[in-house]
Amino acid sequence: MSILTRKQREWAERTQLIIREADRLLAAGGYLGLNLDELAATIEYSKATIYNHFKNKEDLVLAVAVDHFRRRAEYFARALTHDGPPRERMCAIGIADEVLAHHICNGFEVMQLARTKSLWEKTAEAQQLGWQEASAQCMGTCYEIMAQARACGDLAPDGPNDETIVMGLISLSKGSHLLSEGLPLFEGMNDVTPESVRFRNYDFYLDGVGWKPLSPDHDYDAIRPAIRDALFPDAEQPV
Amino acid sequence: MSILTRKQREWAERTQLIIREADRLLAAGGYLGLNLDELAATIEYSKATIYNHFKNKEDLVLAVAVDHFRRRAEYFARALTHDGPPRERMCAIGIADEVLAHHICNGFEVMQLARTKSLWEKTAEAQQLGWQEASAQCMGTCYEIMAQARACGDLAPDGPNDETIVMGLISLSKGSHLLSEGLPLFEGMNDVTPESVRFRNYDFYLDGVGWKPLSPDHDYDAIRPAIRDALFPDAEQPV
DNA sequence: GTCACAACTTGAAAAATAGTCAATTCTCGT
DNA sequence: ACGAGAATTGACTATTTTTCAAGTTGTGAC
Repeated sequence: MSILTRKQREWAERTQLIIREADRLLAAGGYLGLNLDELAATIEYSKATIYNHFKNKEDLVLAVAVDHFRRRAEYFARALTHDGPPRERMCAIGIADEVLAHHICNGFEVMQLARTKSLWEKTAEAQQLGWQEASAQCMGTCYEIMAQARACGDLAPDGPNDETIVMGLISLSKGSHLLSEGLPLFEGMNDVTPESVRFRNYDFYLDGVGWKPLSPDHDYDAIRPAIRDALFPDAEQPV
Repeated sequence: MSILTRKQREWAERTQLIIREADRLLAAGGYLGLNLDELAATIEYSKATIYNHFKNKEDLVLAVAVDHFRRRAEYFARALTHDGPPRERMCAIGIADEVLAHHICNGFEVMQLARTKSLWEKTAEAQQLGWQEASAQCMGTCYEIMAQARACGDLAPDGPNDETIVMGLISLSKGSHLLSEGLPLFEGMNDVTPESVRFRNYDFYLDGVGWKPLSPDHDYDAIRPAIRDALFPDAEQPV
């Protein structure tokens, strides 16, 4: 017998069931499209049961976001296993990010929604801690890669500090994903995908930061497919 | 007598009144905090009157966002008047962005909300066109500056294309503003403001893109306050 | 001045959806 | 098989968005 009783396991499974279905509804119609009556109907439990698992609608949405975030932390951790110069590992983080975006339709929208003050305030503390933890884990992975880069001299010690670089990379990712998740922005960009633009922009940014090897000296575009196949062979298709 | 009749003017003024108050409520409590009963009470008109001006709640929110966006276009246009190398003008765009962010509390959150598919779908077409127009105007300003940079050789013709750079800059702005508008991310960053990190990151990115003069050769940090005072003397304090 | 007409405003009620709770059903140790 | 306690839910309330028909106001023709 496992540590958890059967009942506890069933409870946890149902929590996951609710989150999974809520995720689907959120992806389809955003916050406004998540209707608890509808959700209750699809999971074949009563609405009141949902309220046993979650404090309120906002709490449920945060739970969905935390679920995404945990998967993100897991994917980021895989990036650490890539062998090569640290900047390639940071590059792998970008790939993890991309794979997740394909996985989870409108995932960034949900993540953004979750960080909204008006939503956050209404959620349960346990949920908030889950978020903080996943967040710390993701950032920790990035910090570790940067520490390695500093150690081997690829990143100058007197250059920009770690916080600045993390903020820059998160901003680039978050901003551009939100841009391309919403209504299409650039109608005319048929030859390039949002993904390729994102990758190029990470390269420019890290070149600007002075993280060696610089992209003119190292063909990151050629390396990326290999990293993707090696670290994320289970990458699912977009929903 | 002007082109508009008195009634038309009154109507337009009230539209503005509604938008202004809705903006205040949105800034305070996000989408969830915008209550139409409350809004009707504060503007001292009935709720049904609001529905004469706007198709529905989503339409009103988009109107608020369009209002922000128009102001943004106006501020961006001012950046064009700055004299100096084109990159300084692009730098001025960043300052415009920053001034707006201080102006309008949670403005980026509202802008992001407006680009959400589930919201967009419910809005009136006229509103959508207003958004497109303001968007095109902002982007147009950026493209113009880049054209100037190409013309004088500060930006290599064989380098990254304009769309990539615009997307990079928008992402950096949007991503980092959303990051700092929500709950605080970096507790420990007492010595640096989100604003200074943003500026530094724009500099890194544009250095990476190879837009001359590069930041090590040109003290953009020293120039910024002067640009701000010259172009945005009316900059209001944060709400 | 007044009448007809159109445009505007609104109170009140419908519709939609979040949230609650007492009654019922289920589980499990004895 | 029984009863205590936990889990579940149907049916309810509360809140907020949305509609609509009746009433009001302003306008221009005569």
